Amino acid sequence: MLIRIDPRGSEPIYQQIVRELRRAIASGEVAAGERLPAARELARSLDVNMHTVLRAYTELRDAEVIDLRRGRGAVVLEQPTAAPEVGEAVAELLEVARRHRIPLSRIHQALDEGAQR
Amino acid sequence: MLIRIDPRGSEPIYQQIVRELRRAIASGEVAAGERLPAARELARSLDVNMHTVLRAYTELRDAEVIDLRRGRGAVVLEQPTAAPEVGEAVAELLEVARRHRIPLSRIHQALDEGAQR
DNA sequence: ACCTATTTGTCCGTATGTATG
DNA sequence: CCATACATACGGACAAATAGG
Repeated sequence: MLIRIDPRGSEPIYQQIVRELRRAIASGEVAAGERLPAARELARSLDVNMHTVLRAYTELRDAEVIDLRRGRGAVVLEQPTAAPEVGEAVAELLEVARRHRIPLSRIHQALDEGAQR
Repeated sequence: MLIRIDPRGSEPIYQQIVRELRRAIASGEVAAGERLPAARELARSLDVNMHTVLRAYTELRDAEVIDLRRGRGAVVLEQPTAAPEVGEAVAELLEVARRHRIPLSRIHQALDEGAQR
């Protein structure tokens, strides 16, 4: 698997790794069930520190993209395709906003603010 | 503000710090708007590394318990009281979107489409 | 049940960058 | 411009979970 980073870019290295791995997974370069390289190994091949890769891996675990465990490594999870949940959450938010008479523009704003954190 | 940790306990130090700070905030020892000690400072007083405290602070920020910014420090947030429903619906939608890895732009679009009906 | 290798988890220390006031 | 304080990255060390023999 090939991912590339730019150590001198303004984007933090660990975020670049997250982005690249997401891309590799989304594109099918790495299939569900496959294991990503060990953190130290990937770190060596990218010439960055182990902690930097581990931080990226931890983020991907939090986002439920990989299963990351001590002694086992990072295994790519099955990615859900259909998402009725999303439609439900949208409908719920719209309903709540309507009830409180909160303008849609304010909801968009709240989403962006929430997404930033 | 007084918090205590046990460096030899099985629970990771950074989690102990998170737990203790949550307790201190919940009990009112530290009020909303007040600033927590600087990471280095608290680290020194607990005799742990700065990173360990910073990791705890970062978790509290993710949990929206504090506002943590460089140059400013960690300020305890007002716990939302009014119309928590809206915030919850937003958080829920963001969570669902994150889980399904749907980009924020797509969520905005879905909101607009849903609002039209 | 035991031992060993692998791999992440946590913590320490240090250095440099960057936003805030 | 300057001091403060978090943000990122590096390197090293040891602990703990996992898997396999």
